[in-house]
Amino acid sequence: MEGCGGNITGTSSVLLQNERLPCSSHEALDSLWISNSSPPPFHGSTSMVKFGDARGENTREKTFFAQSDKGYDGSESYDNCFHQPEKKRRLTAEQVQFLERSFELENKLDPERKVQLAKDLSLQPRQVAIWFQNRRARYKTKQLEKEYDCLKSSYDKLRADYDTLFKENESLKNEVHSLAEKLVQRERGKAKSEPLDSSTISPLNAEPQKANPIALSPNVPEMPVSVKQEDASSAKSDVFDSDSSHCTDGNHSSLMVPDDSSHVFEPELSDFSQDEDDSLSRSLLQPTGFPPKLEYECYNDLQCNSGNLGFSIEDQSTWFWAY
DNA sequence: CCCTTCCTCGCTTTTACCTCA
DNA sequence: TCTGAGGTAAAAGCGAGGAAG
Repeated sequence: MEGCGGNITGTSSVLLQNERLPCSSHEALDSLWISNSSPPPFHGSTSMVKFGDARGENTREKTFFAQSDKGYDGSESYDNCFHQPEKKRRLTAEQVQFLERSFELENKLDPERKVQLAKDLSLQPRQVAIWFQNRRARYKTKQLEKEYDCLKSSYDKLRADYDTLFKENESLKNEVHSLAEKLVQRERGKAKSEPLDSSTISPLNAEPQKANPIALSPNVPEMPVSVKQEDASSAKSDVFDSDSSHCTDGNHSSLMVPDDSSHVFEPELSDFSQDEDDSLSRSLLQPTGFPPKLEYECYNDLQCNSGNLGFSIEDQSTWFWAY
C-alpha cells in the first residue's frame, strides 16, 4: 500500500483523477496504457524531471496532493479510494504550466502529441484533449476581448476626432453667420446711400439680396426686414420660391450659408467698380461648386443627426473610410 | 452515395476553490 | 476560528457537424 502513502507519485494521482471508465475504445487503451506505465511518467522524461522538481512550490499543488493524501491516508479505505464517485481534480500548477508551454508551441493537438503529453503529465489523453479544447476556447475569448478593446479605442479616437471637427464646424458656421450679418448691414447702408432707382438696380445687384439666406433666416435676430420687404416685393426670386418648396419648415436658412460665405470672402467690394462687383457677385453666386441639392435638403436633418458635420451621406462614407 | 468512426467546436453543467460576512 | 452563501474558473458532458476510410 505504499502507493497510497504520503509519497504520491504522478501515477497514483492519475489513478485518483482518472478512475472513471473511459468512454471510447481508444480511451480504454489509453487508460490501460496509463495504468500499466510502470515508471511514473513524471520521472521518465527530462522535461518531467524539471516538472517533478517544481513540485511543492505551489500551494495549489500542495492542496491537490494533500487531497490525494487524504484519499489514501485518511479513514477511507483503499477500495473507497477507487470506487467512490470520481471527483474532479484540478490540474496542478506544474501540469498547467507544462500544458501552457505546449499550447504556445502549437494550440492544436495531433494524436501522437496528445499521447506524449498525457504520458509526460500522467494524465489521460482525453484530459489533455479537453484541456486543449478549453484552452482554445479561453484563448478565443481573450482574442475577442482584445479585438473589442482595440475596436473600442479606435471608436473612441474617431469619436474624439469627430467631436473636435464638429466643434470646429460649429465655430466656423458661427463665424460665417456673423460675417454674413455684417455684410447684410453693409449692403443695407449702401442701398440707403444710393437713390432707389429701379433703372439702376440691375437684377445682378438685387441678386445677392435675393439669394441672401439671412433674409429668410428666422435664426437671425437682427433681420433687415425693411430691406427684405423693399426688394422682396419686386425681387422675390424664383430661387426662393423653388427653395421654399423644399424648406417649408423655414429652418433651412443655414442651407444657403455657402452663398453668404462666398460674399463674406469677397476682398473689398468697395474697391471694385460696379461691373466688377456685378461680375464677381455673379460668379460667386453660381451654383457650381456648391453641394448638390440633396445636401441642401438634408442639411438641417444632418445637423440634427449630429453625426455628419454637414457632409452628405455619400461624402461621409468615403470620408470616414478614409481613416 | 451511404455508413461508421473519430475529431473538433460551441454551449452547458458540474465541481473545486476562493472570498466575505 | 468556524461556517455557509455567493462568485468564479476550470474540468468535463453533450450534441452537431466535418473529414476520412
